[in-house]
Amino acid sequence: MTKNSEIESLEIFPHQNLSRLSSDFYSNETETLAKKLLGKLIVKNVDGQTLSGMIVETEAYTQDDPASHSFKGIRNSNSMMFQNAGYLYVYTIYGRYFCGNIVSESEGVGAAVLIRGVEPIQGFSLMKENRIITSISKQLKEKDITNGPSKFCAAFNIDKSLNGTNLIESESIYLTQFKEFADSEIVITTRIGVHQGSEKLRRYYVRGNKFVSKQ
DNA sequence: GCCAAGATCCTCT
DNA sequence: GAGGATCTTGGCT
Repeated sequence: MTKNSEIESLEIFPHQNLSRLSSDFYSNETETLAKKLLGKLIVKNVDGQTLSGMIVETEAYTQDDPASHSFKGIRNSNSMMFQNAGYLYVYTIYGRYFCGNIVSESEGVGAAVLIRGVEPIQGFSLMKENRIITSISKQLKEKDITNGPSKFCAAFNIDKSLNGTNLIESESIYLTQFKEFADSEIVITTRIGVHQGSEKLRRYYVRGNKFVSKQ
């Protein structure tokens, strides 16, 4: 069995039986939430098809952090970060890509967790199709489908129209329990692509997982 | 209205 | 591993 067919065989994964994450889970302190999100399943229903993937890489952004969009206060573009925990915050980066975040903390506090890497579980072919449509490159390796924040958004067809989606109530996109990782399986390190606050250890990823953007 | 920066991705070497 | 592409957004005048 090839690696590709292993992934295709997961297309029938019964995600419906997994318990959905509640507001209690999202109201964890931001860095704790970033760590706890590893191993959770993100599910997206689109046109009768289901996409799902296990979160394997995250970064925490809080209001006291100069690298965070919320550092300079509330703006039109970042207002979603100041919502209650459990909302989806989507923003445009470098004019052409999107990044998806899960809002944390209470209303009025600008904090969120960026999803940087996801391991495809269900709907791999559709993810690949979505990536090819939005990418310049037409030859993508398996790991290149979701091993980066904007790659994940493209694969799951997440754009700014989903900014402000309530992940606790929405039927089209939500998170469920899936897998637990021991502390020894989780790597905590510095974030990628940030300049101010770059020394902070606020990036979390699953050791050895190939869908992590940078080991 | 203009300008510079940016939580990225992709190609080339 | 390094550098270019590309365009939205916010800050400033």
